[in-house]
This record gives sequence, structure tokens and C-alpha cells, in this order.
Amino acid sequence: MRFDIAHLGLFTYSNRDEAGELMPRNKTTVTSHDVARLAGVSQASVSRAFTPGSSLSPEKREKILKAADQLDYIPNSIASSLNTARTNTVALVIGDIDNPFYVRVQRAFMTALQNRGYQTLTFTVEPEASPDEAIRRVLRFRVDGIILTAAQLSTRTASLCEDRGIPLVLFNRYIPGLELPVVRCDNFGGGKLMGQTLYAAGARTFSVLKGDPLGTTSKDRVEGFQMSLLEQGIRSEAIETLEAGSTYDGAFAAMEARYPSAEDLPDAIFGVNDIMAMAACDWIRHRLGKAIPADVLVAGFDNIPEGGRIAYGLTTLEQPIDAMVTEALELLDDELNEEPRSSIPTERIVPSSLVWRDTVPRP
Amino acid sequence: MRFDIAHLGLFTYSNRDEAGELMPRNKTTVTSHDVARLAGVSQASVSRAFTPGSSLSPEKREKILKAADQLDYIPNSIASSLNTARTNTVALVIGDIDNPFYVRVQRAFMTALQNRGYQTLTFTVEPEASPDEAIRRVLRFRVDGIILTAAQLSTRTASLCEDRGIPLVLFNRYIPGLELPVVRCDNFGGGKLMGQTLYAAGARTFSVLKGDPLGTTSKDRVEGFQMSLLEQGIRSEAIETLEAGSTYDGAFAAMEARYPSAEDLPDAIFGVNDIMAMAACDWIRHRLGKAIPADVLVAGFDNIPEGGRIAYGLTTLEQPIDAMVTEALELLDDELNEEPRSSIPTERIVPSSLVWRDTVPRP
DNA sequence: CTGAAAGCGCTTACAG
DNA sequence: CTGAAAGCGCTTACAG
Repeated sequence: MRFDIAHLGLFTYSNRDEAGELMPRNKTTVTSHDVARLAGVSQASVSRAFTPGSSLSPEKREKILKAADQLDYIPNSIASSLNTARTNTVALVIGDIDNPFYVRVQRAFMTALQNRGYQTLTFTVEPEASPDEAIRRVLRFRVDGIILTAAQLSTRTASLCEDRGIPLVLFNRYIPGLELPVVRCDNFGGGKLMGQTLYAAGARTFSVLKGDPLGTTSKDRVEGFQMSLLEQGIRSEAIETLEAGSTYDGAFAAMEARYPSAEDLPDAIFGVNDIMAMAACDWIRHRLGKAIPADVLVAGFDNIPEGGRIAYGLTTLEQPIDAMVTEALELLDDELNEEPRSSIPTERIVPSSLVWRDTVPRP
Repeated sequence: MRFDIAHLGLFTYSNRDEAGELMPRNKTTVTSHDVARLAGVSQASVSRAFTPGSSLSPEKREKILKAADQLDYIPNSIASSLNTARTNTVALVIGDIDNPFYVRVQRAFMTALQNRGYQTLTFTVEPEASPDEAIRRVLRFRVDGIILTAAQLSTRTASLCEDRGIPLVLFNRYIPGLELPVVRCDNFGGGKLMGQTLYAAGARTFSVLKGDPLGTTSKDRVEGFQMSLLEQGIRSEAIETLEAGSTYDGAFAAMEARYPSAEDLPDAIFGVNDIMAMAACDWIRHRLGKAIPADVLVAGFDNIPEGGRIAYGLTTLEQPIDAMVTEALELLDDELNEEPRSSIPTERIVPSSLVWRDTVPRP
């Protein structure tokens, strides 16, 4: 039988009585006072029972926990946040949710954050929308920290966070002029590596599917790619560049516009991310009827599982998500715990490595 | 020049002084009291200025807003939640984040919720983990409502929510024995329709790639499919059923195990969701070297964009995400605003429609 | 170890 | 329309 708590001044009756008539819904919340009364202790002790590390005799804790269980007491973290100025919540602002890579990034963050005792407040920023708006909403909510990925941010908003002591960590993206801690893949180095790889595979004319023109990620990859080819003696006219907007559809459209027929095709196509490379593969195989790698080489960046499937067999550069997420959370932790930030903003750069598959055969 | 707020008793200095020395970081938060002092009004008026619909003279509001802007004041929603017992946050519990369909569902909910002034607290439930645990975490946080998709839930946890007056809406999933509002696709009807379609296309032997055995979604689709075929006179031995776990990899492995060579292939394969159907396509085309639809028919369910790409051209059943999300939010709203819940738990069933593409040609 | 008390930053009757 | 005051449900010095 359920413990009778009527004498505690709470109302408890279920939604419907025996006859099936509607009864007012019980919305009374059980507070620490109720538990205290039932356990015969002070409210402060109840609070202590739910605060790891606070001093409380084992017997008392036991008794309190039992009473709490009896009443289905769940501590109100809103109230506790008001005291501690800690919400145990981290905001994750994601720009490019259409890219499976960022879906995986999101998941990795959520899992890792959960394991560290944080909730995740996810914000997606629609392509047209400004992340500044998102950040302001985030700030009302008093999150403990913010992780920003694939999105722009104004200087003013960044300092808004800084003024409030809310750490901001950039993921795979840096903002020129803002001294913010960053974790990112070595995009420039990856681009270079891909240039060398494609050159070594025999390609002499190239096309690059570029991503978000506002993001540094695409820009760095493209620049690294171009530089390594230039170093090999390729003339810049032999490296074509296509705006493809980071998406499958954007890349598909770009391919359609630039390569309506197979004659114009270059020796190799570098998709600055995997989904764009996959779009190129689809266009080449299914519309142009050409073979990869026999007629054209195609390579991507990210190593999303979709590209590894047998239908694509995409040769690409790996971005080690888990390692990057771990680094990012470490930086966030540093920010959370160190009062004055060290003067040099931290930048952690994770290398990317080549994943050989079918669209560029291993030499 | 920035307004001087030193006399307000706040500390404001930047991180580093002129010499570049570290200074204590300013973590002082500006509160409604600070704004009140600056504007020369009561703290209550400041609160009113930020509460739509509360009575306040336009001039006073103006003055307050100006002062707030000057101080970079952002109201603390934690404090306000403590009063109103409303967090303006909805929890979204998602089970199957590996399925692009649910990624889209998540996005649709986040956008819609955002437009209605809610934050979204997303919880992913890892395959092994229990959603009950997730819900308990959610409850500490005092969310206003919960949307549960692709995950199981115990009766005890459901009543925990009910006791607290926190509405729970099930998305594309119902829990036998629990009277909870539900929005779902007509999975059974869709399954039936697909059975008829494949039969009409000439198929007489079938294989079904089944999803999560614990979920009702897969179960209903399979049952509808089987029933319609039985009605057409197909014997049950001609309808094979494969456990494929709702994922691409699971379906690929199931195909590999059951159809190591092309001889055994049935006339038609029904993937209970699109990614499983896509896995079947990949296996058949790239491993078995057979053609679709010439050698086998393949169909899916969901109509994710990936299946519509030229590489697949998957014939499938559409699940209208936006309509379903809208319905779900309507139900949630009803629950949020109606004190006593209407006695019959609401169930909204959205029909699915056939999307003709290449893997099953239109008759 | 434990309780009484102040306080976190708001909202909202209650009087004017 | 507006202010003083109580209170939301906790945490945390402060004394014992």
C-alpha cells in the first residue's frame, strides 16, 4: 500500500474516481519540506542528502532517502540552480544539421556530456538565421557553457558570453578576430594531403566542391588542397572551384551546371565534405554514366559511415569525432574551473588521416 | 562610451589591463534590481517590462528597456521558472538517432518548438539504455512537457509524469496498456498498401526486413503487409520475415546471411523503413550484381530524402513529418492548457501515401 | 553532524 | 499604473 501523505498537506487523488468521473489533476509537487516532515529532519538535511559530498550521518541519509522514495520526491533542479548559479546544462549550437557528420557530432557531444552529468540544450541554426539570436536565448537560460559548431558568431555576442563568464568553445571552426578556445581538425593539412594524394594518383586537372563560404572549415581545406597542387607544379587554371553549399543537393546542382556532359570532367574531384563527394559520385555514375575511379577520381572529407557503404566506397579523410569531442569538453572544463583564463586562447588541432577505398585506389 | 555602472555596486573590468596582466574575470550578473536602480523604478516594474501583457506605462517600459540595454541585462529564466513553475522547455526523447528519419523528426520538432517559444532539451537513448532513466533526469529539470519517440517506457515512469502534471505525448509509437496521447502514422494501413502494391506489381514471394522488435511501428507495418497479402491469397510460407534491427547495418547483415547468392531472392523485398530498404538495394546491386526492379522489387517506408536520390530511386511510403509534428504539438498544447484531461486518450493517425519511384515501377 | 535563517532573481497578488 | 512584500524550492555559511 502506498504511504498516506494526506496529513502532510498534499493532495493526492488520481485522475478519475471509481465511477470514471473526472477529478482535478494532482499537480502538487513534493518538495524537500515534505520529505523533511516525513523523515522528521530539517529541510536542510534533505537538501544535504541529495548533495553529494555534504556532511550527513549515514543513518539520517538513509531515513531521508527512504522518505523521499515513498513520496516520489525528485529534487527541483531549477531551484538548486538559482542558488548555485549552475544549471549543469551545456548548450550545443549546431549549424549544419543536414550534414550527417554533424548529426554524429551532436550525438557524440550528447553522450559525452550526459556521462559527465550535463544536460544538453541543442539549438539548430537554420541557414538563414543568425546564431547571435540563438546565443541570446541560450544566455537567458543560464547554461554553464556553450559549444558552437558550424555557425557564425558576432564579436558582440561573444563578449556577451565572456562578460557573463559563460565559456564558449568553438568546434571545427574559428572566428578570426575572436580569441576563443577552438578544437578543430587540421583542415588545411588535410586539404594538402588530399592534393598530394590525387596528384600521386595521376590527376592533373581538378575540380573542388566548396562548402559554406562563411565557414573557415571549407576555406582551409580548399586552400590546403590548392597549395599542395601548386607546389607540385599544377597551374591554378587546372584547379577549378565550384560553390556547392556544403549540401548534397547543392553539390548535385553544381555538378549538373558545370558538367552537363562527360567531356568536361576533370581528372579528379575533391568534395570538401563527404556528402558533396557522394553527390558528385551520383552525378557521374548515374547521369553521366561514367565510372569511378576509371574515368574520374573522387574524394571527400569527414569519413561519414554513409560514404563507406558499398554503394560509394568513398576515399576520404577521417575526422576523428570522438577525439575532437573529448578535446572540446576538456577545454570547456578548463574554462569552467579556471577563474582567470590563460592569456593565450587554446587551440587544439587534431590531424586527419587518409581512408583508402574505391573512388581513389591505393597506389 | 559605455555607461558607468560602478556606482551600482557592480564590478566591471575586462580580463586584462593595459599591461596585459590578468585581472579577475567579471562574473557579476546584472539583475532586475540593477536595472531598477538605473531606471529609477521598482524591481517589480522591471519584471513587468519583460513580461508581455503586464500593465506598465509605455514611458516607464521605454525607460526600463533602455537601462536594461545599457547594462546588457538578460532576464534570468531560471528565477522566473521557479515562480511560474514553467520552464518553457520541452524534452524530446529520441531513440533511433541512427535513422535519418528521426534526425528529421528531431529537427522538425526543434524548429516548431522554437517558433512556439520553447527550448528543446534533447535526450538520445542509446540502444542499450532505458528511457526510464532519461525521463527521471528530465523530471528533475521540470520540463513543461515530454515528447517520446522511438523508445520504450515503463508504466511506473509514465505515472511519475502524470503525477507531476507533465504531459507526455508519444510520437509514432504507442504503449499498450498506457493511456497516453499518441500521434502516429497509419503504419498498419501503410503496410497493407505496400502489400497490395507489390502484389499488383506481380510479386508472389516476399521478404520483409523487420525493425526494432520492441517497437509498435515495425510490428504494425509488418502485420498490415502480411494481412493484405494473405487476403490476396498468398500463403504465409511465401512471406519471409528477417530481423534487421531498424538499421542499415542490421539490414545489410540480414541480407548477407539470408541471400548469400541471387538464387534465393524473392520477388519483392519490403524494408520496414527506408534505410533498411537501401541496404537491401546495395546488397542486391553491388554484391549480388542483380538489377532492381528487373530482378527484384524493393520498397521502403518513411520517404527520407536519401532514398529519393538518384542512386536509389526508392519507391516508398511517405510519412508526413511536418503534419505529424504539428499534431503532436497540438496534443501537447491541449495537455498543457486543459486542467483535467479528457477521458479518452487522444490518438491521431496520419495516413501515409505511396511515393512511386524506380525500385517498384508504377504499373 | 545538524538546524535556523538568509538569500538566489525573479513573479504576482495586494494595496494604493 | 506602480511599489512593497511574500514566496517559488532549493543551498550554504553560521552557530552550535
